[in-house]
Amino acid sequence: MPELPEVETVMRGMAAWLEGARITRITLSGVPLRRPYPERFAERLAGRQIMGFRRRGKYILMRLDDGMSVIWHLGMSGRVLRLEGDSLSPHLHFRLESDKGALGLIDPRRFGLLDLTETAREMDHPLLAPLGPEPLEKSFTAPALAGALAKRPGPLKTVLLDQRLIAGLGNIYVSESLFRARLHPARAASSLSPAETTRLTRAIKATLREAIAAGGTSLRDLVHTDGTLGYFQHRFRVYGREGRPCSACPGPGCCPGVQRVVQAGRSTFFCPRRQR
DNA sequence: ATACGCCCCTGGTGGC
DNA sequence: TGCCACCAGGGGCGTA
Repeated sequence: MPELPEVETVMRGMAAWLEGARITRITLSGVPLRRPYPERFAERLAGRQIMGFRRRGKYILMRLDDGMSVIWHLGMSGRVLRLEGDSLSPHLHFRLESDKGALGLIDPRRFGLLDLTETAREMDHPLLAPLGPEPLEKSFTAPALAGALAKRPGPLKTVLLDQRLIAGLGNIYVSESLFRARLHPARAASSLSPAETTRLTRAIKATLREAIAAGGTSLRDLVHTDGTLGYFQHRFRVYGREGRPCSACPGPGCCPGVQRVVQAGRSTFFCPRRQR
């Protein structure tokens, strides 16, 4: 599920619902996620009030009233859902009950994580400190991106997945952004002209904004805390569309269709005619 | 410092 | 129907 637009969507859903809520009880499944929970995690959260939410890259930060923040990462298959009654999923690993209702983290593959950190030093946390700029902030400009890409001889696709360069892009949105920027995924990141870097910067921002407006992407999973679906998957131009005509082509026979290649072990989708 | 393979884990899908 | 290989939106770690 979770690249930047999905995490943003989940975070907004949690914020609209749980800001100001008082945590009454925490229940853990006992099975660890990617890393063990912090010491006495459940006890430290019980009784706390939830003050606010923010997002950094693919992380959600939930600020509490005692100077601590809970760090959420959804991994590959993590979902955050409003729980009704005693709903038991075999993959419900974290259950938060509050005076505004109950919420659960469901994560079959357990690549997600939860951690606790001091709010004042959130950004110094070892998981957050290395993150690159937020692509939707004004400070994320073409010159800034050019500076980051200049040092990287690797292929664009792989380099853009590095969270230290830009925080929040994943496999879907890199393919979609490169299509939009008309850049070939195998191009050396350091080879872009200033005009191409400008195209790429705009493409990344536009792609992410559109996806957030669509409520993110729902492939196999629900995205929203209320159980509704994002619909950006219907707007994919290349992702998962191998062999189908490229959406920018005027008609049949214009291009050989969307191709799939594997880079650094992960699928990349692109149109070989449009992207150079 | 960087780049790559491998690992973590479960579930869905399609071929035989 | 069963079995199996392969694939999946994440990242970390060890090794060159």
